[in-house]
Amino acid sequence: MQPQFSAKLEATSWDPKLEAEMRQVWEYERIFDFKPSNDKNHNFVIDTPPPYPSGKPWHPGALTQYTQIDMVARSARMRGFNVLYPVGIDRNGLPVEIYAERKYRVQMRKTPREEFINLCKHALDDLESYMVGLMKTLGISGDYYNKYRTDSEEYRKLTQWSFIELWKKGLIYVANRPNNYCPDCNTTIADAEIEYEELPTFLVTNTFKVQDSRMELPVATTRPELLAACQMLVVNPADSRYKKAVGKTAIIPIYNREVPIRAHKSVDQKFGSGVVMVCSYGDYNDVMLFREFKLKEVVAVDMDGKMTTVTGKYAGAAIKDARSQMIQDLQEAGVATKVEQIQHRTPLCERSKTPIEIIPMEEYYLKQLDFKADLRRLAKKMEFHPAMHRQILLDWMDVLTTDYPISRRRYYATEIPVWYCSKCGTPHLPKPGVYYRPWRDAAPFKKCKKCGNEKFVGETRTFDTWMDSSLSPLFISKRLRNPHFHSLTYPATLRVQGKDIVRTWLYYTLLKCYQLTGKEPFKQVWIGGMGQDAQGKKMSKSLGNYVDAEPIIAKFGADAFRFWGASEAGLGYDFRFSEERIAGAGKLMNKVWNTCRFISSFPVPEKAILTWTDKWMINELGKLTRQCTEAYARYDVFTVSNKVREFLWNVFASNYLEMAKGRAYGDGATKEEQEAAWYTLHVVVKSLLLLLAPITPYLTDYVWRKQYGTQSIHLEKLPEAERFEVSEKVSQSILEFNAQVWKTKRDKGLALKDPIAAKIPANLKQFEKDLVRMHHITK
RNA sequence: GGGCCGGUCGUCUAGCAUGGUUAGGACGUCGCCCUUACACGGCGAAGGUCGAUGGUUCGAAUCCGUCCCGGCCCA
Repeated sequence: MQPQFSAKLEATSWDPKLEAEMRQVWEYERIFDFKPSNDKNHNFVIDTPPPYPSGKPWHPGALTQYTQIDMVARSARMRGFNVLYPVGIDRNGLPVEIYAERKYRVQMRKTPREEFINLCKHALDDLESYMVGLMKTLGISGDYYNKYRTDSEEYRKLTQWSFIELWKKGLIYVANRPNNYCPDCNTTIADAEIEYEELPTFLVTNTFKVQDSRMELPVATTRPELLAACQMLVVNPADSRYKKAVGKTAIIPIYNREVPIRAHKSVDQKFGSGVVMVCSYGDYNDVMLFREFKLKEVVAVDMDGKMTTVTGKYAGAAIKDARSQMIQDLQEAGVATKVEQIQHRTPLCERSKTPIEIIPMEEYYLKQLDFKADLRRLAKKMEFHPAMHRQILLDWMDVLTTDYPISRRRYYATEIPVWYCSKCGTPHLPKPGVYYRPWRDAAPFKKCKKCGNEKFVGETRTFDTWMDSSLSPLFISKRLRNPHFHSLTYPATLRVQGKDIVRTWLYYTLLKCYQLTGKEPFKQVWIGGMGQDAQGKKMSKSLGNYVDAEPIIAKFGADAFRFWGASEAGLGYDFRFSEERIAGAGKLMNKVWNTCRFISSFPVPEKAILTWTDKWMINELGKLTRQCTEAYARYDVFTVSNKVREFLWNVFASNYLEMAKGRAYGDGATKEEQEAAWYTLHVVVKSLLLLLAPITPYLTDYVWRKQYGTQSIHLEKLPEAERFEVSEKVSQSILEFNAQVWKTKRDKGLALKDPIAAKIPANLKQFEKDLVRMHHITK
C-alpha cells in the first residue's frame, strides 16, 4: 500500500465483539427514546407483541421475528418518523404457572394463593431478564426505559377497567354452558386455545336392547366411560338398517336406564355401526344435539377429570382408567361385541396437550357474535402486510359460533373485579381506575344495593390472558394515564405479530378495542412467518428439534443473525433455521467491513467532477436506493437485504471498485479524476451503510462514526437517489466485458496483472481509460 | 372435506400480474489464484427437461384446465 493512504479501520475483519461496545454507546446516548410529535402523522406507533416468558431457550423463530420488527422500527425512524417502539413482557396466565409448578415442584391448588403467585413472579423475573438480555443483544431498539409488564398494577388496572366498561355497555354476561375444559390445567379454555391431533383410541361397539322388541342395536363409541351420561341414541334418518328402531326406547347396558332412539342428519352412516350414543358431553355434536332435543345434562366428569358419583362404581377414577375398566366390564358382560383401535381426531389443550373435556360450567362471557359484521369491515379496511394473511383473520371470524368465555380458574392472572352479596348473590362491580384483588381484598361497598346485606364474597376467578394482551394498543397509548398522549398515539400505526396468533391476539385486540373505542386499534398489520427447523418442520420442545439461538448469535454476531433473518424469506413466509446460512451472512458482514476499510484510506472530497465510470456507478446506486426505499415503505426487508447484497458484492466491489482502484491511488490519472474516484467511493459506501443500517445496526453505526458522522447513523435519514444519463445497457456490458477479460486471462494462464490485448466494445468507449488501467490492456 | 400458501440447480430463492434473447442470485461443491480492502477473499466451472399432465399461442417457468406432493389453518 502506498504510504500516503492508510485505512482508518485497522482490523482485517469485522469482530462481532464490537457489538457490545456499540450497544453501550446507544444506551448511554438514549437515541431511541420516543418524543411524540404534536402532528399525529409524524408519530409511528408500533404495537409490538410482548413476549411470553414460557421457558428457555427462547424460540429462535420468535427471535428472528423480533429482529425483523426492529428493522421496521429502525427504518421508520430513518424515514423521518417519531417512532414509539414499546418493550413489554406478557406475564399473565397458564404457561408461567406451569413453568413455576415444574421449577419449584409445587402444585398450584395445593399451595396458598399468595405464595403461589410469588413463586410465579420469581420464575417470571428470572425468565424476563434472560429475554430482555437477548433482545438487547440482538439490537432491538425498543423503549426499555418504559418497559411494561402485563401483570403490573398499571396494566391490570386497565384490564379491569375494560371489563367494567364492557359490563356497563351490556356486553358481558354469565351463562352456564358446556365449555371446553382442560382437566390438567383445571380451567375453562376458549376455542382459540384448542388444537387437534389424530390420536389412537378404541372404538367399542356395544349391544343395546330395544324395549318391547327383539331388536338389538350395535352402538359404536369412543367414550364408553360416559355411558351413565347417555340420554339418547341417534341414527341417520336415511339409514334403512335402523328405520324401525326410531321412536322406540333403548336400554343402556350396565346402568339399565331407558333412553329414546331418534334420527338426526348429523349421524354419519359410515362411522362405526351407524348408531351413536349422545352423552353429556363426548364432543361438540353432543352439545348440539342436547340443545336441539332439549335433553337433560348428566355430569359424568368433574373438574379434576375424575368420574362423578352418577357413574356408580367408576366414581373417582380418572377418565382413562374408567375407560379401560368400562371396556373390560362391557366385554365380560358380553355387551361389547367389537373393540378396534382407530385414529381419532382429538381436541387437545394447546398448553398441556391434554384431551379437553366438555363440562357444563358457569362462566363469564364477552359478546362477540354480534360484532362479526363490524369486525369484518375493519379487517377489510386495515392494510395487511402481506395482503394474503388477511384471510387467516377473515376465516377465523367466519367459524366463530359462540361468545368468548373470559373467566378462568387460575391464580396468576388479572382478577375479575366482582364481589357478590353473601345473601342474595347480586354481583357488584367497583369503580374503575384501581387494581382490585377480590379474593383477598375487602369489598369496596357498604351494603348490597339489592337486599342491604353488608357482607360480600369476592370473586376468585381470573381473566383469560388475552383479556390483558388484547389491550396493548390502549396501554401503550396511555389510555387511562395521559389523554393528550393517547390522542397522539391511538390508533397505532402498525400491529406486528406472527401468523400463529392471528385468531387470538389480533382478533381479540380488534374485538375489544373496537368495543371500547369504536375505532380500529391500528391502521396496518404486519404478519410474519414462522421459524421452522432445517427440514421445514415446526420447531417445538416436544419434538426435540428446538435450536438454542444464543450460542449461534454469540458466534456470528447479532448483525449476521439479523441479516440472515431479513434475507431468508419474504414477509409472511415461513423460514428454516440454518446455521450454515447464518454463517454465510457473517461473511457478508466481513465484506462490508473490508469494503469500508479500503475506502476509509481515501479523503472525503466535498464534490467532484465525475468521470463516466463514476456516473455509471452513482446511477446504479440511485436505482438501488429507489428500490430499497420503496421496499422499506412496504416493510419488506427481504428485498432490501438481497438487493443490497447483490449490488455491494457483484456490482460495486467486483466491478466498480476494481475499475476505480488505480485511479483512486492516482495511477496515471489527473488530480481531478482521482478525486472523482474518492468522491464516488465514499458516496456509494455512505449510501450502502444507510440502507443497511436498519438491518445490521451495529456494524453500520460503528463504521459510520469512525468514518463519517459525529452522531449515530441511526439518527440519519435514508439516502436520496441520484440520476445520470447513462445508457441502460451499459451496466450489463461492463459486467460482461470484465468477466470476459478475466476468463481469457485464466484460459491463457495469465495473472491478473499481466498485460493483455483486448478490444473495448464501442458502447464502453466512455470507460476506456479505467478499463485499460484495470486489466492492463495493451493496444 | 374446505381455505390459504408453496412446489425453479444439493439447499434457500429471483423471475410469474403486463407470455419472447444462453432461467438470474445466494449458500454449498469442484478447479485455479495469497492480484498492494478482504483467503470470512478473487476468478472460473459443474449443477436446473422451472411438481405432473393436457390446452391456448409462432412462442409458456410465466396464461387456462385437471391431477399429484408438502406446509399451515379450519371442519
